[in-house]
Amino acid sequence: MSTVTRFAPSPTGYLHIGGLRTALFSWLWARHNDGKFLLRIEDTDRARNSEEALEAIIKAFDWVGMNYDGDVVYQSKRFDLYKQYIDQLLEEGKAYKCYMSKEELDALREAQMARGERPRYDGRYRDFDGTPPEGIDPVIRIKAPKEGMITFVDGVKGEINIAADEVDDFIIARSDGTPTYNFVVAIDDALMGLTDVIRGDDHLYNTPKQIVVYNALGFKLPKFYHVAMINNEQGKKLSKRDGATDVMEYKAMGYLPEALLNFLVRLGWSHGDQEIFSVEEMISLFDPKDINKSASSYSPDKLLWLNAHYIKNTPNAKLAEMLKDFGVDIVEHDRLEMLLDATKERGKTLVELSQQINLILNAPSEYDAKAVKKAFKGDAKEILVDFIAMLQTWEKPLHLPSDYHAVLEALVAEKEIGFGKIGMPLRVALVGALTGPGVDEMMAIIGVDETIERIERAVASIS
RNA sequence: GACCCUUUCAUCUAGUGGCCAAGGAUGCUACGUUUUCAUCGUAGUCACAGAGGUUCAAAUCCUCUAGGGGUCGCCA
Repeated sequence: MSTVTRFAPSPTGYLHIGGLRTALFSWLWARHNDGKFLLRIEDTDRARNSEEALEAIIKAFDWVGMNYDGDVVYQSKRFDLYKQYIDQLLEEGKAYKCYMSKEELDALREAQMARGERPRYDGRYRDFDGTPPEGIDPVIRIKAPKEGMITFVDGVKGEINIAADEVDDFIIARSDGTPTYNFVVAIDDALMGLTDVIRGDDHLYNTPKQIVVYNALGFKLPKFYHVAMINNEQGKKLSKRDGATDVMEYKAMGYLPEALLNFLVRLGWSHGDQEIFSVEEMISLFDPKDINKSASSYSPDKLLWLNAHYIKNTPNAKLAEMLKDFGVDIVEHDRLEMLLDATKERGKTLVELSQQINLILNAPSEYDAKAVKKAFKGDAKEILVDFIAMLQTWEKPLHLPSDYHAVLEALVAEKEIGFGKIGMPLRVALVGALTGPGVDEMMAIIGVDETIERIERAVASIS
């Protein structure tokens, strides 16, 4: 039987980073087994902006290169189907109508809490055959086993045992007739042919409830894998306060999708000591048995490191294309290769990379004060003037960094000075700061005319 | 409060009774390379939550304690 996994978000408007990880695990496992990865929208409560939410999810999937099989399933469009199963259970006596009011329910819960018990429905209408109270639309409850254990083997956590009396006769249909989450999830997972359900471990307690449904309907159980949560650096639940939780924010911050995937796949999963995984490797190596039991903390340092790694290893043409989104269009630049080779090791994100590029491409509008103090002193002005003269009278072609290097060498030889004497002021003249790529490279990128212009401007600024 | 899950360096993790005086990666600190910065290289830093057992031998098995997380809805 081929593997079928799914991602089943409720429509919240954007794809959460933790959601992406469980989706990734499911997707990898499906692809690993040449199976199917399905998408379902859990919108039973109301058809709240489901289309919009789906769009956001697909957008994020597209960005990271994930895809799903078949049609998207909307639970809100399957109410008739669920209704049939509710009727079936009612007929078979496996479910029943409960006429308890919300007020009564609240009172019951309160009393149980006061006694130090876990709040649950007491089953008072389970075997009710009297006259139902007037004026109350009943809910439908399923008959959960009253004794024994509900046991299942979780692929991540191992055997899970929950006493049956911890699971009450929960509601499968509201008083308005609409079905509830745990009921429809079990039905859909079964009907959609799920073999492996990989989800967050906040669903761990839902699993016994869903098993009750599976059993009542005679469905075969899939394998369950409950993946521990991603916490923030303080070990608390990840929230918007902790920075980006929306996957698409990572795109805006200049992260590469392969870096984000690589980061997420290593959060709660490992393959020996390996850190770098291409998507192909993830697919071939992923196995849910290697998923970690414990929660992990989100720490951005490693993501940054991975991003730097992937930027360094991305072809320049592709980088140039991506940089368009960051206000840098160098696709047509005739020194594209040189420019990116010089800068890609200096930017950990596309945002930083674009800044690096702008620094070279645009003449400095101001000079860093500290740099000026350090570089524009002594005979710096004179040396720069001499350098201009040399560039202007240089007879060999000036194209490659090595060509410019030859000029510099000639200068330091003639003047009997160290490289730093010309290097520092030249660097400040070119980009206004004391950091950045080699001056040879920068001059080759901007060309001799622009180089001379920038130096002249610097010379003029030195009093 | 009840129930469930969980606990190896600051962080992500390797580890399934002897190969572990615990390995890798990130971070951090040095040093080297570089005319600068970055990259890169080398080295250093740092952990088995605690207490009892079982065993010739425990990070690994058992018990308890403590910490963290989750769940207790006519939400999903």
